Amino acid sequence: MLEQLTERQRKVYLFIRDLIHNRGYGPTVREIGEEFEIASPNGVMCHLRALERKGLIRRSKREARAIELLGDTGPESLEGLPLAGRVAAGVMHEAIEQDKRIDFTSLFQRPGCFVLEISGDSMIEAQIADGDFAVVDPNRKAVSGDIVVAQTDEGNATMKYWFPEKDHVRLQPANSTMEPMYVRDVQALGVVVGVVRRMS
Amino acid sequence: MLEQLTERQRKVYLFIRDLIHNRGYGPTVREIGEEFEIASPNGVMCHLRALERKGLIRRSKREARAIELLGDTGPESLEGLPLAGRVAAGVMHEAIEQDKRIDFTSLFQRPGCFVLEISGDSMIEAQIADGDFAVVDPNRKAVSGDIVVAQTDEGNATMKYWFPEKDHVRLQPANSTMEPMYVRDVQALGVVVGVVRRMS
DNA sequence: TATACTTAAGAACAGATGTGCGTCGTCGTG
DNA sequence: CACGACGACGCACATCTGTTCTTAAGTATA
Repeated sequence: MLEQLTERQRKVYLFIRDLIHNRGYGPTVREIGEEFEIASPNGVMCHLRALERKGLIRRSKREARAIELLGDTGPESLEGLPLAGRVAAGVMHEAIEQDKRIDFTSLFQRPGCFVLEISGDSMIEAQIADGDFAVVDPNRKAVSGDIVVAQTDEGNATMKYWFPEKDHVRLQPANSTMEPMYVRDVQALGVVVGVVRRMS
Repeated sequence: MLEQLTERQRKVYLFIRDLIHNRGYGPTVREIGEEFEIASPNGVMCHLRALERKGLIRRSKREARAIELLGDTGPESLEGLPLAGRVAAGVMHEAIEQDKRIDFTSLFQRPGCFVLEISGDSMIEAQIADGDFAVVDPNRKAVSGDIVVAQTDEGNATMKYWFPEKDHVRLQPANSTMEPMYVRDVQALGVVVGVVRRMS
């Protein structure tokens, strides 16, 4: 991504990036000029425009230090947990391979996602138990068979299987002792994309 | 560290923190005022002074958005997903409270922990399904009833309930169609402390 | 009850800041 | 040579922004 930049633009970008990471907030136009001995603010503007045009940064108009880094996953750190392998079928690896890692947070970190704590056993047969945390993606259209968080017009929210039928929606619990709900005015607040359980 | 803050100060701090981490740059004094409906910039200054005095932030004088977060170990600590509330029992909160967050990675980040991918349905009645990820803590002594990853002397690893009995251990699957194993030479590689499932 | 702290309004000001206009020089390309 | 890019200067302007001062209500503390 940085290849299409000129050398000067690259250095400016790296300067901004380092400042944001190390100092916590970005530079002003004139601060950049000071660093690179560019006397005119407009000289810097030229670079910022180029960086924005090439998709490396985003800026808010007329706002101080409002430089947002795009496509920047932050300082590389070994986050997550080591992924050891598969169990119950094969042989354990003697040593845990440290190079394969899994980061649960980034696994679910999509814009808008949020977490709900599950209450009750209505989804028990879908392996979602009381006390589990469900990751919900509100930016996703529910399709038939999805597990969704649905909200009826009374304001009650509930987690069920989502089955649109004719002029209503069947909200089916994953619990054979419970009956499905048939509702007309209902919306899916989001689709359940993950489940996290903490034991101990 | 946040205990010595008033409720108002805490919320202001969290607002700043979230903005820096999600948007990439911090707010101006008046932006904070807008968020909390504080009409006067000085009302906000008051909070910023308090936060600086209590050591949560550092500011550069007379510089826009020059708020530096202190005692913040970087993006990893502020990652996580907003925790919205409980579902299936009550009413959804209209707005998701941004200040309550849950970070799955740090939730399980204990020294030595590792992750295994589950294969098979032997623990299905414990709501652990094929393809799930199990977080295993090897530094924890298994007690009767724990779900453990057990390794027999042949080198096979398997996930089962752990029931020590007399001169052997009963390894009980959570699947009524399967039979328990009775083994003598077995050790628990670790106790399952978490389960993570990714759907979609 | 008196004191201190927190929270906030309103007004005013100096300086910081982003932005636009015009101009200029250099370099590589056709 | 002309042309377009990149890089930069200088200037000017409108806001944005931090800051300070004064006042004041509410709350907790001693």
